Parts: sequence; C-alpha cells; structure tokens
Amino acid sequence: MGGLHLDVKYKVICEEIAKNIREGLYQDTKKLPTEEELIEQFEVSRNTIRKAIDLLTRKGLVIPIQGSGVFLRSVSMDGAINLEDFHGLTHGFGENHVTTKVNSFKLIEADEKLAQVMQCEKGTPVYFIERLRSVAGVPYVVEYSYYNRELIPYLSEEIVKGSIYKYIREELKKSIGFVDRVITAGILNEHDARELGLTPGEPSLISTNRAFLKSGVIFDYSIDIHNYKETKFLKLSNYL
Amino acid sequence: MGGLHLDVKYKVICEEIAKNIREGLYQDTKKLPTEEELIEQFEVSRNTIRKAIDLLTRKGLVIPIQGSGVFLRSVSMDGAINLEDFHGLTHGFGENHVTTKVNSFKLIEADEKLAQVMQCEKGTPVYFIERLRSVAGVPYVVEYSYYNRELIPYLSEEIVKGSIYKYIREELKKSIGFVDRVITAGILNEHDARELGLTPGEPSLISTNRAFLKSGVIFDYSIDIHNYKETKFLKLSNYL
DNA sequence: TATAATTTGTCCGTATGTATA
DNA sequence: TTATACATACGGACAAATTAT
Repeated sequence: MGGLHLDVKYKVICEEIAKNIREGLYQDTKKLPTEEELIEQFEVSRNTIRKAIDLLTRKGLVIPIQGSGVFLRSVSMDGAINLEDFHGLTHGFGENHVTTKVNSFKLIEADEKLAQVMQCEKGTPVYFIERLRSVAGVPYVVEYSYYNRELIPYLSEEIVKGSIYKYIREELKKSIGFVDRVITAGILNEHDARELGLTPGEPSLISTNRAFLKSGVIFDYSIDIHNYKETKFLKLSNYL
Repeated sequence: MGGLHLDVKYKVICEEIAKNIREGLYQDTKKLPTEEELIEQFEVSRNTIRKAIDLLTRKGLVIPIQGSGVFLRSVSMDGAINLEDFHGLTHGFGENHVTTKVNSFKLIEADEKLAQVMQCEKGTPVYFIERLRSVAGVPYVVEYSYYNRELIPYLSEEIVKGSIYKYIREELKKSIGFVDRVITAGILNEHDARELGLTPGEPSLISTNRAFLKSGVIFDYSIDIHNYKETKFLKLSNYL
C-alpha cells in the first residue's frame, strides 16, 4: 500500500485496525478502543498508537474527539475514489473488477512542453500509454500516461494491461513519495466519448497528475478523463 | 488555519514558517533549515518542530525527504482551491476579490431527505441560502447551503453576504472539525448556467459538502456548482 | 450544578534506525 | 566510510474537553 515499509510498527497497527474496521469489529460502539486499551493490546508506547490513529485519521477512516474517543467516520466510500488513500484503480476497486484495454503503448521522446511538466531534459525517452479502464464492465476512465524511462526502465504490454503502480511498487521496489493532482471538468471530445460510451459534448471529470518518487523526481505524468456518470472523488478533510 | 488555537506551539511555528515560505525566505536553498536549527530558532523540542513540519506537509507546502532535508513543494496554487487547506473562498482568494450575490435567504424546516443527509430530526429549522460568488468579477460558483439553526442560531443577510465560515469561527467562536466533500461533474441547468454566465448543457464541477463541528454534528450541508472554466481543485498528497 | 473520572491533546526528553550526501 | 538529516520508538508530565457521578 505505497508506504511498503510495513515492518514499521505504527503502519502495521494502522493496517490491523483498518482491517478490524472493515470487518465491523467496532460497529457496536462506533468507536475504537481507548488509547490505553490499544497500548495493552499491541504492547507498544502511546506515541506509536497515536501515530497509527493519526494515519487512520488522514485516510479518513476515523475522527478523534478530545475527551470522548476515536469515532468511526462512516462515509460510504463504495464506488468512490478516496483522494486520501488512492494507490491506483486496482487497489481501490479490486483486481478482478478492473479491466484494462491498451489503446496505445509506445516509446517517445519528450518534447519541450512535456519535458517541462515532467521536469526532465528535452529528448528524454518516455513511455506513452493510452488505456481505457473499466470497472465491473462499465467504462470508467481514459488514461493518457507518460512514464520517464530513465526512472522506470522497463514496461511491457503485459504490465501495462494490469496495474502499473503495483508493478513499480512490487517488482521495481520503488517507493512512490507524493502526487500532485489537479481536478477539473471538461467537455468530451469524440474519441474519449466513444471510448467511454458517452456522447461528444457531454461533461468529463478530469484529473491531471504528477507522481514523484520519494527522491523527489517525477516518474509519471498522466491525464485521466473520467466517466462523469460513474466517478466520484471523495475528500475527507480535518481542519488543520 | 481554522483550528484557531494558535496558542498551541506547533501551530504557531507552522504559521511562522508558512509565512517565511510565502515571503521567499528559503528560496535560495529551496528547503527549510534542519530540524536541529529550527529547534534552536524556536527554542522548542524536536517533537514540536516535527509536528509543525508535519502540518506544513499536510497543507502541501513542503515535502520531507529522509537524509536530505525538508524541501519546498513548489506548486502554483494561484487560482486553485487547495483541498488540503480550504477554509472558505474568501480565505483562499482574499476578501476583496470575492463578491457575493444573495439570491435566496430563508428559514425552512428539514424534510425527510434533508434531515437524513444532515443527520438531524425531521422538521429541524434550517437556514437555506443560495448565493452566487464571483472572484475578481468573474462568476465562480453557485452555492446552495443549508445551516442547522440549532447549531448556528443566528444568520443575517449581512453575514450571508460575506464569509459565513469566518463568522462562525470569529463571532460564534465555534471550531469546525472536519468536512466530507464529494466531487463530481454534471450538466448545467438553465438557472445555474445563467448565474455563471454559461450555457445550459455545458459541464459543471460540483462539490457536495458536509461540514462538522468538532463535536461531530453537521452544521452545514451545501452543494457548490462551480464554473468549470474557472475552477481547479488541487490535491497534494503524500503516500501513507 | 459542581466534581471527579475518563480520554484525547500538547510538550518535553532520549535513544536508535535509515536514507542521503 | 563518515557525517548529516529525517524516521521510528520509548518514556513521562500536564492540559483540555467530554462524560459520568
């Protein structure tokens, strides 16, 4: 799940509690055990428990209220993309439900404009991929992606058919550090409309993304044209 | 900043550093001083500095890289709504640039459907407000808002003309706890198109929001129909 | 209504690990 | 290899908000 270093205590505990939440373990009280109880349960310090809860909070699963407890944040996330906890479509919807049609897969050289947004040299070899991704058989998003080959040295039709992010994490063992996402609405052109089973001129929900490795370099630039009838972005924020 | 309890050390330090960033103090190195230096500068513990940096990271201003430093995250936020750090239009764009036209302002009773989304009793008195908000003279968003009068006991035409959130924070002295936001795209109807100076059938970028007080109750439910030609949502995420 | 108990929030200090330069 | 700089983890003390008595 992105962080990958699951050997870290607070992340393990976070995952464990998240699993408990999914399985409905806290449904009677609608809140987590107290910090004190979790400390005993996991045999770690208070700081570590608090870091785990902080992670759960940032993912939008719980909301701590001083003096009262850590409450489940019951929001229906089904069929929505949680912007706080997004690691690719397959991770969110399950590998079985997501099917991918590869419309284009080629190696190109970055022109001036692409080089600028990807913060690389002009002429850098870049994989260009166009994919139509469907969820449960329904066209969901047309993705236009660019991957810097100097950072992602090998991609194949096979990999591109599945989850590229999963490949980067699990095979290349590279850690994704952070992502910039700009969300807008636009008008479908003929090509994208046809792919999505919609009509040109209808709206689209667009996400333009730049993904960075932990070292701070951009390895992926992509433009996602979403089916506006199917896509919901979820943003669960806490006041800072 | 919303949290308001600026008497808390790490929030004060966060604001201080944010101000420094805005003023270009770290532009030469493009990174913050080391934790050690910040500890000396602010005369606090390492934990407190780290909490401040954590806040800055969550707001999307910096990105810490282990072994290297805390780097400025140079993303142009101009004209965009940063989903991580949003406390009302006026807060983001400046009070002078935002003008508000109140199209409707009345007290109603929550019907079954509204009561359900606002998690209140059917029949609860609720303020209904329709506003057109413009930025620098350009129509930006049509807002349909519902405020629970049992939580926000008084609203006037005057307040509604300005920033309601500011009023809640500064006059009512209530702390906003968290917000659920669902972002979708839709098709403009005749009314909203006219308000936004667009054409019916054109796209809209829609944000449907529920805002909670720290105690966990919903005080505001609103549907924002954004001018798709003007609005960009920004989501700067770190991998968790 | 007032008090005490419960529960999370802030802040301090220290030690050790890990990634980068 | 060494030094630097952030990450993880432990411990304790007190404050603040809520809940129960």
